[in-house]
Amino acid sequence: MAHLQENLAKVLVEKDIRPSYHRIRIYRYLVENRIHPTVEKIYSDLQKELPTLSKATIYNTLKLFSDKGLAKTLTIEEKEARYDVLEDNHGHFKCIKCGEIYDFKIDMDELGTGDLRGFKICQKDVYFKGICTRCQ
Amino acid sequence: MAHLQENLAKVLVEKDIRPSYHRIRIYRYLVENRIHPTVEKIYSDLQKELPTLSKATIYNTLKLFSDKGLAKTLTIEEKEARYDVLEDNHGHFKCIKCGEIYDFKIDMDELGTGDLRGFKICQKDVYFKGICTRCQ
DNA sequence: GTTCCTGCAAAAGCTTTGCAGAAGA
DNA sequence: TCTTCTGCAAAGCTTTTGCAGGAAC
Repeated sequence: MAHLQENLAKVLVEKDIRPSYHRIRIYRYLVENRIHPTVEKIYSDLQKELPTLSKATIYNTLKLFSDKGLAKTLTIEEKEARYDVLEDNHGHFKCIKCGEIYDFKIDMDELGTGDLRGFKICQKDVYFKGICTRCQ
Repeated sequence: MAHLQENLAKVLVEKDIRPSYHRIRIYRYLVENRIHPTVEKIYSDLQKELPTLSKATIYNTLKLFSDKGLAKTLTIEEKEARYDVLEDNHGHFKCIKCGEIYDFKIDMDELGTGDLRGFKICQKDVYFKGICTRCQ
């Protein structure tokens, strides 16, 4: 376990983020829970082990991760932001019945850039909405 | 002009939306201003001609349009919702410098649905972020 | 000692809702 | 008359910010 934390700390340092304990734990939570959690979810789950953790810290930390390119803010959900650790390109599918968000493989490079000549593209997101197999 | 309003009213009726004057005007605004406006923008622009218009009405109307499939809520922007009249598939590119949102052509059907077998897909969105030609 | 991190509380901003009056059928 | 629409104000939520104490370097 100590090992794990050290490895996570290394990743943070590589991204120019000082590896405080809370930051490591929040990052670890994202890595171990690939569920595109909301701030609320992260807060309620982590608070069991870190009773003093505050939401403001989570917001600040996620913003930091996002700025440093360690995590990504999903905007598929209109109300609350959701977070994702950065990884191989994949799309997000949101079930409009159960609200669950699924990852799916997609080759972003395959996406034609159409008439965007001269535009510098830094980030590509693909969001699908519909009904998942379980809800049909 | 009266003609235009009548045609717009017809579209509303087709979508099962009672064509009140304010609704027609808001719809007309969306059709004539393909700029993915925020509620704030719609409000400040329309208020010049409709001094009594309230933001609550705009919110309610856009929600109604969205439910009835007449308009779409874009979630590329984290802070405020933006709106778009429904149209041929196109992607949205947001410039991270100037904040402008551009449409670009993209063939959504070309998008592989990867490992989403059994999922019913109702809506596809493609969001790119980067720097537009003007800002480079 | 200086900088950075954290928690708390307050503030800010977007969106929704309740209600009463007005408009429309 | 009855239903629907609208404006106002208040409430609800998510997110940000100011500040002070504490930790890390």
